[in-house]
Amino acid sequence: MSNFFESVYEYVKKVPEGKVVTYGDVARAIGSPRASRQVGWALHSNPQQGIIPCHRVVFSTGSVCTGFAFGGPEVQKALLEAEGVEVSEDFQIDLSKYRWKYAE
DNA sequence: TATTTGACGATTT
DNA sequence: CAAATCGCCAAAT
Repeated sequence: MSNFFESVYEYVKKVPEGKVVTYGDVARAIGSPRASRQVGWALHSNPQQGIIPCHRVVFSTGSVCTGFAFGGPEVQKALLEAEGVEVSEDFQIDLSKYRWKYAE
């Protein structure tokens, strides 16, 4: 919408369960394909903590945000698996299958 | 108002 | 093929 952050939240919140998106994808979706870092920053700020499924946002490499997750990489892995996303033991996700594309 | 930092990504060495 | 470096955009100080 008006702000960069809000656009990020809107997009992330629209991600369906069982699917994940990369920071780059979100950045590109909102109009700033090079602002992948700000996407992460927007989630870091997390003004709407609780309604933003940050655990569905992963790196372009398919790795989840291990190391700085909200409660721990184990929790994130559990959350993703609970939604139907297959997470490897190394916290990697098959983007070829779970990479969500803007489509109703 | 200017400088530094920062949940990343892609490219080059 | 793996590691290191550069580049991008916006917010925080």
